[in-house]
Amino acid sequence: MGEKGTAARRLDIIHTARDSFAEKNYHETKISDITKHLGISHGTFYNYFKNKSDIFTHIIKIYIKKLEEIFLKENPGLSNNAIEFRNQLIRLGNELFDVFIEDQKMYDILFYRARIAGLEIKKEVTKLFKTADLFVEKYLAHGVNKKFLRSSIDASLNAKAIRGMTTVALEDLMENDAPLQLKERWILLLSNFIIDGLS
Amino acid sequence: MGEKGTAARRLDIIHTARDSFAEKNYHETKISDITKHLGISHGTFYNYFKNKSDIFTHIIKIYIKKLEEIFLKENPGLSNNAIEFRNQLIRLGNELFDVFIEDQKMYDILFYRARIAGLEIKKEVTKLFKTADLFVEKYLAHGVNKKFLRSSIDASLNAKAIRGMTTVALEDLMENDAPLQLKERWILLLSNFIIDGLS
Amino acid sequence: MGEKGTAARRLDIIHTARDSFAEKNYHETKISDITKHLGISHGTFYNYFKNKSDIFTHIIKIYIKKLEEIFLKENPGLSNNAIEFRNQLIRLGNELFDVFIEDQKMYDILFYRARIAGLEIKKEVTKLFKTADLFVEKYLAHGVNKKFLRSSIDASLNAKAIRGMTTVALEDLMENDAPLQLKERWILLLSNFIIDGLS
Amino acid sequence: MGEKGTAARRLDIIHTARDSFAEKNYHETKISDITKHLGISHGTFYNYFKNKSDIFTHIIKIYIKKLEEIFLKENPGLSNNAIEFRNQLIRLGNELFDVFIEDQKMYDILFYRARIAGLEIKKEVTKLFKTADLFVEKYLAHGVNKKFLRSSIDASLNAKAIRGMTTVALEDLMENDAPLQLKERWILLLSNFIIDGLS
DNA sequence: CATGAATGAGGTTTCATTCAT
DNA sequence: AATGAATGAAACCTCATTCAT
Repeated sequence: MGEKGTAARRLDIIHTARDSFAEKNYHETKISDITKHLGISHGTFYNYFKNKSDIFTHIIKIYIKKLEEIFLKENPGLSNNAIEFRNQLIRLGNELFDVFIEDQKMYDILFYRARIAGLEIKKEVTKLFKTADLFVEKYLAHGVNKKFLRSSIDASLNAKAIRGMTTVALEDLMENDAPLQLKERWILLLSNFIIDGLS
Repeated sequence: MGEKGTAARRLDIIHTARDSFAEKNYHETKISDITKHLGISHGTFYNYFKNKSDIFTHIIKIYIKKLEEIFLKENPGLSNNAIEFRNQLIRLGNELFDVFIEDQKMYDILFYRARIAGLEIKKEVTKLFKTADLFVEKYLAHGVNKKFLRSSIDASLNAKAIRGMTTVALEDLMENDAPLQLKERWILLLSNFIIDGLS
Repeated sequence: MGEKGTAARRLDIIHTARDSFAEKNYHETKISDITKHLGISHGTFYNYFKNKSDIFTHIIKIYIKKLEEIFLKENPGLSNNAIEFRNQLIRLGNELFDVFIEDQKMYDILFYRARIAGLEIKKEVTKLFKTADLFVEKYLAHGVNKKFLRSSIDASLNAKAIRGMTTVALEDLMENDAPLQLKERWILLLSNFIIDGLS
Repeated sequence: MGEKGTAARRLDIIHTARDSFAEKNYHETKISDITKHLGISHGTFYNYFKNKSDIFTHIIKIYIKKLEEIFLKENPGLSNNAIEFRNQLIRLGNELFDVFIEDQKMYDILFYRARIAGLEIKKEVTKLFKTADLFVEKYLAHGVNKKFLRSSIDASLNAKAIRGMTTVALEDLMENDAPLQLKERWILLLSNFIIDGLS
């Protein structure tokens, strides 16, 4: 290569593609959009990725992994009372929202663009949401167990409802110029909603 | 035409297009998918719609209007206490969910396919969600006013949160084979969540 | 269509493609070679054939069928002595050679271009040659049976050898400007060779 | 280079290219097929050959030379009677078939792949066949001269016919797992066919 | 109104070849 | 000599749209 090294060029391509996919959608994103923006020939793109579908899949898989890592890191059985539970929710919310704030394109790609992809990637994204739902469900079950959540709650549906609120929160953060302050409000709201609504 | 009259044929085209858009996405839906399914020629399509974008926009606008009518019909200032409020929520939830259950394609088109469309249509859908948020916000403000909702709530964010839960509820209903029973569970959950969480 | 009718246009495309394939090979034949020659747009080509492979396969299948019909029409068990046998060989040779003389591109396509095609078509052509070998073998076996051919002959190899001579005969005819006279010489030679060599 | 010396590397490239051309055809053979198989870079290939066409031509010319040497080595005027003639045919057949059995790729490349090459190489291969025909013709003429072959034979066409049989024999040998035994049968058949058919 | 043949802009992808290191 | 990143010509193919009948 010379100037930049091939790993750096690969990253350049990924970032440019990510931006375009976030903004425009798979079909509207042309290979030439990416290469023109980087000032390289379209042939070069194909030295780094097999085809358009390849880079799209690649980007989405990175995002999926990022989120799954958050879920794996946390332990749903950690808190012993409502106060500890709330603290855990706050920590979790911060982690999750920070990932999206850090890479603002992630939301669009994961929530909109991915739904359109080929079956294989669509399934993986659907699986991600199911994983998230189950993850929340475990928290609720633990809270019921420890008696700081009502035993009568519909855990499965509530988990989904919480995912729905979180999704909208993310959407709201993404549209906002000062997401950090808004984040606090949302985390407060979500933890209140969950604890007051379900205890 | 002959047999059916041109209004009926226009409807045929709309319905076929709707089914295809719901299932496949704007770009994956070919004009020939529609015309082949109806047994008519390409050319005929263009006697009824200016182009592909035209019919897509048309379908989405129908849906937007349908939902806006629900919002307009209800009066946020009607209930005087928590019990009446809950009944109103239940009635509203039923109306909203029924529209989607009746036309199962509506969810996919409005929540996924529309997001991808050209800027103009994207804006209209975004506006629809803002309208929904405002609509909910009015309910909450009224509840605060009548003192059956806490005065400290963050009405704007809560409205969005409620929209998020509702979206997930719809998603869940659409995936389910017996949506009517599930609907009851969701309406119960949503009204509980709102009233317990916010009062 | 208008001027020519769609069947005629389809034929035009087939003939032009055939000429190009005969002269140039599958990969060297560009769709634009065909369409430019016909003065139509390349899009039009795709209204008549699915893709390049499609028309190539189509042409070869026509040829295969043509030859198989010749084999089916003749009855290897018809002749009772060497004279009748020779007459049958002459008739058969005439039929076969005439088909190739009539459509001079057939030889190149079947003997050279087809060998390069995808596996499926390659197999069909190989099968055609095996069919031809078996066909000749039956004639030889019948001759042995009727005792106007030696019983010691290696029927399987001889059948192939005869096919080899015939192939070269065709090659020779194709290169020649006055194939009809040359045809007589070849038929004489082949029938002599077979009867004198094997009786 | 180091280890092997550049002449050896050149040979490596030729052999790999030969294998690929035999199996796959000119256009299906990518430069990267060759270099990947050898574990060298693209660029290296171009240190040894001008371009893809160059190495293809080179390989075919080697083969052409090999065959022409066989023809030059033999003397058509050597045999004085049918028995000596037959022995000569047997010797010749063995030599020819052995060359092809030894390098099984030769048949495919010379009989199929070469026909597709650019005009120049096509002409050389055609010339080779003409040389072979002439070579056989001389044998036949000598046999007529010496009176152990009929004087009425059509020497030119018969030479071609013999080439046709030989080609099919080669094809048969190449497809067979035990070519050495099959070779005997073919040599027997060919010499019988020629001597019985033409004397 | 209906038809459907024709069009061609526009995109994706391949791969031989170059050249600076 | 060897490397391999970069190039870009060149091909394939799709499909919305037009328009003459």
